[in-house]
Amino acid sequence: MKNNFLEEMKSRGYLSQCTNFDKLSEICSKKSISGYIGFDCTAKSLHVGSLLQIMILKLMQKYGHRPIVLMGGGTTLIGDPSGKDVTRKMLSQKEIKKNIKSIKKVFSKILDNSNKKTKPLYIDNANWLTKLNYIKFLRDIGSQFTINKMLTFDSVKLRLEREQSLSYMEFNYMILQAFDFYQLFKSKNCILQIGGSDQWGNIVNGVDLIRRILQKESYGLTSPLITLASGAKMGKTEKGAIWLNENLFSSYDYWQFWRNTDDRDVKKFLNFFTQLDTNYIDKICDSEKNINKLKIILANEATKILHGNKAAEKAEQTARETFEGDGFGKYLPEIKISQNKINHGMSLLNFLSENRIVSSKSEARRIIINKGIKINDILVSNENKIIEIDDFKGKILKISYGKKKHYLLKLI
RNA sequence: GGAGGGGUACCAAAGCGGUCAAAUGGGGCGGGCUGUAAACCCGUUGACUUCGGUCUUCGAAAGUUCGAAUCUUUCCCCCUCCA
Repeated sequence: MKNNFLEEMKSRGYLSQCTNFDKLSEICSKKSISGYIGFDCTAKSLHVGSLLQIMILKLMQKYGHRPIVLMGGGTTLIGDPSGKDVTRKMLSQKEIKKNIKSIKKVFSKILDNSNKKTKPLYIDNANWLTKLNYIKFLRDIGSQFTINKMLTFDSVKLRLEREQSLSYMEFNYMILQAFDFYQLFKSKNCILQIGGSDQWGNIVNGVDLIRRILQKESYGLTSPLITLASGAKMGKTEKGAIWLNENLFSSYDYWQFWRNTDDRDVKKFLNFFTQLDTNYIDKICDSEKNINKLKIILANEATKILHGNKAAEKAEQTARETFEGDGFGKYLPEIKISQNKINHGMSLLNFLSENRIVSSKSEARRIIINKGIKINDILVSNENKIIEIDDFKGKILKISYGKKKHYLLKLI
């Protein structure tokens, strides 16, 4: 029974809980199933925190199953209270629609869309949630839930225990999610819901609902919450979130993100975020003494999956040139600047803040005083430095902010 | 509905008439050490500045005062207890 979807889930460490592992495993090895993961549409892009979920969908495809990407266009209107202290601001339907469009791009890059059998299905739960009839819903679905039980769920319990308010709207979230599963089960024969471990309660609710109404068995499984060695939350480092959409976070930065992984997390991440064979990962982690080589493998493999081979290669090459040589990587982020502007004398302070390398002129000033800015690898000591034509080498000038952020100014 | 407690910067939390752009801790950022890691150490953390200062900020608005995060009034929000 090796070589099935659930076995690899397990060996990669993707598996936390399952409602009925043995049974599901049996089904998976016999036939192709459909399974879904719901995604929140609060932002224009998903960030690495959701990447594990996407990897799981990809893994389903590898074993001939069909992933369903459920866009929470409807549930995002409500907001999931799980793991949140405070009610989020409400988004308009229009914003959510825009977010969905943008988020989809990432899926189409990571998932395989060519194989007809495993081609992902994209479904927006706004399709049914926004059309619900309140009274009918209460009678058909609401009657299946008891408040007594709902109050015992962590998402609700924690809020109440911490004496934070939970609106009636949010309280309904779990019922809606259960209803989603029911809908997909009925209409798409989707027998599996996957989610992060914080979704366990919501998932079980769906399984229960399906059993109650349809007397059919469905399955749920969760992936573990990723814990970083540093204790921080995955996906929120340095300058905010590590977005998956390229327009928000470049492939070079993405590569750098993985390259800068904590030593202690490297092996875990190789299993989580690359498609390398688990045995191979074990082998190289044992034999490779230079952990930085492993980080490069991680960065390459992870970047490949999202941005493709070329982008990964470019990023690696750029990193080499930037960090190991004394030149500069020719694919570093470019900022074009007109010759005219330089001729008039462009102050470094203005340049840094205008291009949002730093958030204000004061910050730019501070960072120069703190020895954080270099031009062509030479430390800038004068905070009122004017960038001149002589600073360019040919038509290029490299500006470095700290040790890791570099930009190329290109004269046009 | 009644009684009490509270809302301070990214977060937590002090301040309770001037010396407050606001202690302290965490986080962030920069530097040092290193391996583009961790740990540790140092600096920094409202904006603008001709570096003299100037402007905006302590839930919101109005007021008292030479002077308000600090006092008064009204409003909004949160929490606890009672009903």
